[in-house]
Amino acid sequence: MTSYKDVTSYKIDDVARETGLTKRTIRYYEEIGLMPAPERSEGGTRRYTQEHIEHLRRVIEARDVLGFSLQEIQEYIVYAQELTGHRQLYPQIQEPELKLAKLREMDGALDAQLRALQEKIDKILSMKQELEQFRDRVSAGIARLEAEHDPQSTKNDMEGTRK
Amino acid sequence: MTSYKDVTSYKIDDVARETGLTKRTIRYYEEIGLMPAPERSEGGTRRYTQEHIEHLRRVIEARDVLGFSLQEIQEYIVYAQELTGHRQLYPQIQEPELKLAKLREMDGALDAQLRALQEKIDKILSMKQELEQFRDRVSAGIARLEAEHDPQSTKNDMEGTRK
DNA sequence: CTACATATTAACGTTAACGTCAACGTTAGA
DNA sequence: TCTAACGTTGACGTTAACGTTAATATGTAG
Repeated sequence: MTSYKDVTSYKIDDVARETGLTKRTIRYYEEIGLMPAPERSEGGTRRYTQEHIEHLRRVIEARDVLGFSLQEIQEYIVYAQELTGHRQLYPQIQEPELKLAKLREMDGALDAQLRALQEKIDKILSMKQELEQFRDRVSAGIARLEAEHDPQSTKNDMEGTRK
Repeated sequence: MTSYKDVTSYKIDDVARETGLTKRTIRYYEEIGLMPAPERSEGGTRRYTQEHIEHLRRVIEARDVLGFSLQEIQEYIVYAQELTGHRQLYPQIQEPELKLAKLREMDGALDAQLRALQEKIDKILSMKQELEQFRDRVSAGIARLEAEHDPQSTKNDMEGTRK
């Protein structure tokens, strides 16, 4: 399909700039298995690909947006690797039986993850509604104070309060 | 024992059971100002109210669902206290000018919080959609393998999966 | 080839968010 | 009143998630 392998490689400083992570953090994420280890140059310098960057972006999102611990992301990492292209949908499993079992396992795990995500969304929505109601009360308080203090200046839809 | 007043109080162990936090964590949250300090008995034992429990529940939600650090929750805590009833909407400020300024400040902060929440919701939704697409690919793989392995199965929803 | 910026590993340091233990005081039921 | 269960305050321990420093090797502009 693609004519040749994508040769564009990034040094760790480039990846740091692209992702906003520090070099230390990038190496750390590799160390604990949060990212596939990149190829090395002859001398041992890490050579990252675009896929590594995309992968890291997913990890960062899971960390920041979902608030997952790095341990929790480990369980999610399989899908992140699939999504980024670091793994094949079909691993090197030859027996269809095993392949099928593996896929079913993934399917179940994905369903669980999706339900958890939906639950999270629902909770955030309810928190948001609470905050909105509170903001409305604050707004009402502002409006009342404004009317009290400066009765004639506002675009009038307020009936005159006493005194 | 039972007083005529409806002022039910909880010991720290009760609060721990109600919230799922440990006693250590409850004291710690009070220590760093994440929760209003409760009244004490003559001997010094903490006496919590229902409001403390509700307050803690909000803190837990912010911690778990939003993934906030306890420091970040500190900034959100003002609203949590309002919502739980630990504070008055109008503090003891007498000057209407100051009161108004304070309310406007809260209004602005609330708007910012709400926008941040919406942004978070959007990001989670997009992550969810990605995962859903991936799950669909896995499901398709399962269906194909099942058909290969079990060709006479009565399931027939094979549409144009093949191109 | 030289110089110098950047890379590597190894090791120890740091902060948040609690856990755990000790020594001691309080509460409540028999 | 006694006592076992529960509470209190230090104070030190622990783990995750990196930061920092040092000693050394590698990459590259001139």
